[in-house]
Amino acid sequence: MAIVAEEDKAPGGRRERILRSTIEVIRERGFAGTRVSDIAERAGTSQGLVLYHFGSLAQALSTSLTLLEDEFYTELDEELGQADGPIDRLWHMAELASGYGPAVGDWRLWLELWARAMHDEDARQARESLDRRWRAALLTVIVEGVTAGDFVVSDPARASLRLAALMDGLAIQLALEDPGMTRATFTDLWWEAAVLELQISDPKRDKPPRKRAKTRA
Amino acid sequence: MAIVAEEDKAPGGRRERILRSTIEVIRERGFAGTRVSDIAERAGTSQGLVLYHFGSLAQALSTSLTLLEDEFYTELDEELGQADGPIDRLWHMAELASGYGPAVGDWRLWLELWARAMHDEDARQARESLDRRWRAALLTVIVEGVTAGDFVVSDPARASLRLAALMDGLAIQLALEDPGMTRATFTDLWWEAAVLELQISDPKRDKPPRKRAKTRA
DNA sequence: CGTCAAACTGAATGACCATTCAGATGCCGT
DNA sequence: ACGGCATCTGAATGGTCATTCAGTTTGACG
Repeated sequence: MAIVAEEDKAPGGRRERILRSTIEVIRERGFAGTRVSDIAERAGTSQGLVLYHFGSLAQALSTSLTLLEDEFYTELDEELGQADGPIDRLWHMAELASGYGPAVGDWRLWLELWARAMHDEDARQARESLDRRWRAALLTVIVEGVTAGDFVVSDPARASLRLAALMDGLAIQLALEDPGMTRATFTDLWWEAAVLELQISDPKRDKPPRKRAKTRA
Repeated sequence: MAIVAEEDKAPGGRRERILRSTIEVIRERGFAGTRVSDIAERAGTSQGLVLYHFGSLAQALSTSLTLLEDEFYTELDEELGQADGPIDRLWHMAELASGYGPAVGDWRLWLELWARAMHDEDARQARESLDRRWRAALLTVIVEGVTAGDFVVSDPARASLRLAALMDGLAIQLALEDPGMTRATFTDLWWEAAVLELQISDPKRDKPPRKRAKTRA
């Protein structure tokens, strides 16, 4: 049988493949609904192997969170590296959050993580670290903008906290497919708030054009 | 034995007592961690009775959501009835959301509900209905304020959507006990945003004094 | 080739839990 | 007091998993 060809697609060997599958299953079925057999099936291996590599389901889950963090950080750095100037960078963050890339705007996973963080220590740490990083990035952009004269804010820390929170709140609607909330509305509402909060004024750069929209599987 | 005295505390009979216990257990252990035995123990009954009344664990969980909705609505109506004038009412909503009453600001439960809403139809409906109601209340207050001349907004619907989302976002930090987020910071940050968004100006009523702070069990 | 360890498999094993059930117990109308 | 119904109990029952394990395959290296 030629089922083997399947795994060539993902580099990094079986172990990493299992972790990726784990994340996918969590995204679809939630932490609570994730079985060892789901992971194994998705990864095209046996249940035994999952346990062989990670010792327990709990370990597999929490190890997959680490991979998630890596991807998040990578995506964030890469994407922000491309944008130039605070306004453009800020806009880029809005796009990322709206689901542009595979990791940052993966809000269904985020909701799962928040809920799990209340009862699981590893999840708690993962989400706190992720969140801190994201807010730090936002704060950095804001401070840059203030320095460059693009933004006017009295308290950048408060502003970034609020803008980050607004994203999370809007994201809930996005993740839960609330009628009336789309990626477009998301960026739209958020950007308007950002303009207000940061007193962005330059009209021609007020709202950068949307880049190519790549949808995720 | 005089264990019976215990249940006099809660009116409404065993059935309702079980529902209340269910909510408590969900709040503490999450949907995923809630066992029939937990509910029975908490309610001071047998597992059999829980199933006798609700047929299945799933039914017990989703029936308890209905009770939750009732309490939410009641609390909302009662509290908003007390406040007079849009600004006061708005402030009252902030207080409610910060955890003032037992139901509305019960964010740990909210996080659970959001996560469950992605995989369970009853939860989906409950949270949508709850959310709609809350946002409608907010919109009403805003429109009242605009009419009364207390607020100035171009698009009340957008404003209420954004202010509601901001609450949710801030609430996540509150529920997850993020360092630096307290009830006080919550209301503070939110009110500042509201002032900005609604152009609240009357300085002497800019920020009503905090009412008695009642903590929940 | 042959050896050895790591990677891997699939069939037990056993724990945990929702659900079922056979039978108490209380209660209400008569 | 008594039949009958709703309420209630605690001990089975059975299904669904995570985990274990005895053994097979693979691949690196002599």
